[in-house]
Amino acid sequence: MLDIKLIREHPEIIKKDLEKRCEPEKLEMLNQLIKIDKQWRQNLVEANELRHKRKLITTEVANLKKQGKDATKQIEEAKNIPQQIKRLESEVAEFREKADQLLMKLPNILHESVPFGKDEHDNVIERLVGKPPKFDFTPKSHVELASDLGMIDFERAAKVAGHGFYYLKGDLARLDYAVMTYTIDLLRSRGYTLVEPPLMMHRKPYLGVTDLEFFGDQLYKIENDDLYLIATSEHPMAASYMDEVILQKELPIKYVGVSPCFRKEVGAHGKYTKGLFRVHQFNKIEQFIFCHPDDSWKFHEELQKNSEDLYKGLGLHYRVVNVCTGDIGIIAAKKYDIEVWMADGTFREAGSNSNCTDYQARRLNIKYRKKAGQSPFGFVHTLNNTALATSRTLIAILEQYQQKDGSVVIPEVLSPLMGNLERLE
RNA sequence: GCGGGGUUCUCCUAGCCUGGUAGGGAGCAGGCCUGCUAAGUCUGUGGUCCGUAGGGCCACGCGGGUUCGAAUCCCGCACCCCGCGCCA
Repeated sequence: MLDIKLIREHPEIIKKDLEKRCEPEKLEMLNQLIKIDKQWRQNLVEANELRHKRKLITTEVANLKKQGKDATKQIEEAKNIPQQIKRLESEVAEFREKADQLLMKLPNILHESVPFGKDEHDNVIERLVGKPPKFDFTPKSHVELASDLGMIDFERAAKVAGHGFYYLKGDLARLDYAVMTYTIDLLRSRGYTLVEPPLMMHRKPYLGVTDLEFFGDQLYKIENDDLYLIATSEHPMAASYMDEVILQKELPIKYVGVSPCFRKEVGAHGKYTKGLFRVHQFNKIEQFIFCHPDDSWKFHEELQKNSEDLYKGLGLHYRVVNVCTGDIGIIAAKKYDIEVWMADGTFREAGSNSNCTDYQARRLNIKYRKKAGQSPFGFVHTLNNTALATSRTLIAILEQYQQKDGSVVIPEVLSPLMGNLERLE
């Protein structure tokens, strides 16, 4: 959420930023918001004047009664005020609701280093790390490899839960755990606290962490309860400090969250949906930081380094892209994606590193104070970065480490975590 | 799931039965005092709106209702504690 005061006082800053996003309807929303906000304030002043009037009369009534005098005249006079207030208040609430809706849809202000572009084709490649493996045979996809090894079963999962689910079996399931352990160990050694969060959340905190589009397209709702299955552990971690004021000396708070993630993936038609790439449920290790506003750009690079060190440790070929203005979404001020190389020669997204600056914190109302006992000083900054999404990492491992005979070599760093197993075969 | 208790401003707490300006303490910030520190003392402390000064409104878990007036009475919901039940 943007600072409404900034919008009032310097709408030109927001306008200039919105123009970069290639979404003219957002500019229209801004203009509408400015108009509605003004109406809201006018109505609010009127409503407050009425409430003030009521207060004066009721105080008079109270005083008269205290003195044992008759207050019938004053009570009669006050009798028609409540309905006037009610009418005005409902107007105020209406304007406020409309303004909030628009405010929640307006995106974060972009960092200057975000490249201009229309969609994901305009993302800028920052660097390419490692080399693609050389095969003297026709490489298989991870679906073929894992199916042939008897370690994955999409058919039975479809029977039981529908498309987009899978059974991981045997050593491939062990590999999933090894990837998680490897990731958690590395991040713990760098000062991140391991968190197992709730896997369901109420609607209100959910609206704070992400944008409304998520509700239709991604989130599973629990019937008859105000609960949604989480799409990533970022969400419960971010929401954990909702409506709180954090003491500055406790910052930064660094978490490594581990959880299954649930996504409906509505509207994924035409996207790459093969095998494990786009599924309704997968395990993911997520990095999350609450920090002082001055430190977020430093930590954005730290998070990036952590992720890249993880991929380098696994010996995987990947590239980093700086996500462009048209593809970045509304929450982040800047975003790096890591894309891993797959056996069909394509790089596909495996993780995403966002500095949300104060945008998410403002939505969630997470502030900090300089010293105990002092008033809140400002909003914290939040950052989140995939450490490793196991399903997509498994794809990369299977496809990049495959052998001519259909077996798969286990990356050196994972082998000790699987009883020194060297191959899936 | 059932029954009881609870949620008050940054923190702790009074007020609720019996409706009438939300009181006290701590912390923090500032002023006074002081050679300095401490003590003492005074003022301030959240959100929001109008604005030059200054003032208004809101905030007692959340949302409704009753009333001239609600922290207080009524209804619904969330969360916490205690007990009972069910359960891996």
